[in-house]
Amino acid sequence: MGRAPCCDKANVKKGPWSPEEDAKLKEFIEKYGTGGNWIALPQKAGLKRCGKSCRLRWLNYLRPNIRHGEFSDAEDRVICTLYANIGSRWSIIAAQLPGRTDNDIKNYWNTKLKKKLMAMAVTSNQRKPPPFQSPLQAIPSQSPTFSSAPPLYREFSSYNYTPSKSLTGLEPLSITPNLWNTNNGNNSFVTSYSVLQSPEGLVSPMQYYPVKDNLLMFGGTEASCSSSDGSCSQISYGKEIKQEDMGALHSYYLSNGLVENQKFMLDYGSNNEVGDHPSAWTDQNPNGYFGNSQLQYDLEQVKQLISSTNGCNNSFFFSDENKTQERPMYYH
DNA sequence: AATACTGCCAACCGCGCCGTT
DNA sequence: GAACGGCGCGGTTGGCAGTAT
Repeated sequence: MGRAPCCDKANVKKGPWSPEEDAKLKEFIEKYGTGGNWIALPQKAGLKRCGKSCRLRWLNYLRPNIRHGEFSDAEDRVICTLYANIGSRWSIIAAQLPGRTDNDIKNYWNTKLKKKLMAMAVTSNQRKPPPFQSPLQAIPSQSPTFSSAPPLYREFSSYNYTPSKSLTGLEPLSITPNLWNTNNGNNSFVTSYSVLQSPEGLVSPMQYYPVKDNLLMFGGTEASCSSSDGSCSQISYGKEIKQEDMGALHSYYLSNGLVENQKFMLDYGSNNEVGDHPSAWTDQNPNGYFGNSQLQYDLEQVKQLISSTNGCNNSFFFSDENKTQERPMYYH
């Protein structure tokens, strides 16, 4: 049975909002609130709009303290950090940036930030990146030297990995620090890692950071998402990773100058308590272990991550002279 | 000056989740 | 437990504006 439409499509106005409609909606909500019912709101407010449209207009444009326009470098860092950890969970990312909407961040990422990072990845590949400056670390050229090689690394190493299907030149990273190290001001650095390859040796159909010509690529064509709601994270196929293995991995990255110190966090991506739905993952992963790890990502870690970016003194991001200026947008 | 191309972003759409009945 | 209704999310689209040819 199909879902009933949320409103009478024939009798609702679509398209850009006029200043008059904005005023009506704003006035009504400021006076009466939403009443917890967006569907009924437009009629009460005298608007020929779908409730969802009203909600969107309010949340993305009319509600107080909305900020449009230029994103600061700090905001860039937060967005990149979180994107690297949790993927395109724009609402969660937006929650960490007061005044920003998920839509704004999504647009900003898709149109500017992603390109900016890719350009920087190219730049950082041309000259050997000093530690703690680039969020996109190059694959270390030498083999890891674990005292006891972690099974995870052996099994998932991308160095000897041969994809079982064509990847159009894009190769997955198996394990990589997925964000630059951030200094939280207390001289403790936070680095997280992602496992980016399935236990079956298949490339994750989810988002991962492919490598092409030794460059980490953001948003490559292989970064398609097969989850039903499109919410991707780095890890589609999980594998249990023991604490001691993580320790070894951390030591490895430490010895290769890829992480600074003290805190090591493994990002299991999705399958967490912030709105994902494990059943969808399970369907896609009949063989692999998934979730239920004590190392699952949770919101507290994100918060910690965010706070750790404050006072970050790395100079990876530069000013973007093309940043957009705030401008009201009305149509008629 | 006209046209084509590109970037940008507000708005739409479909779907999953969740609370209620 | 099933059906329903509403909310929220993320992906996509449409169209304006700016730039290039």
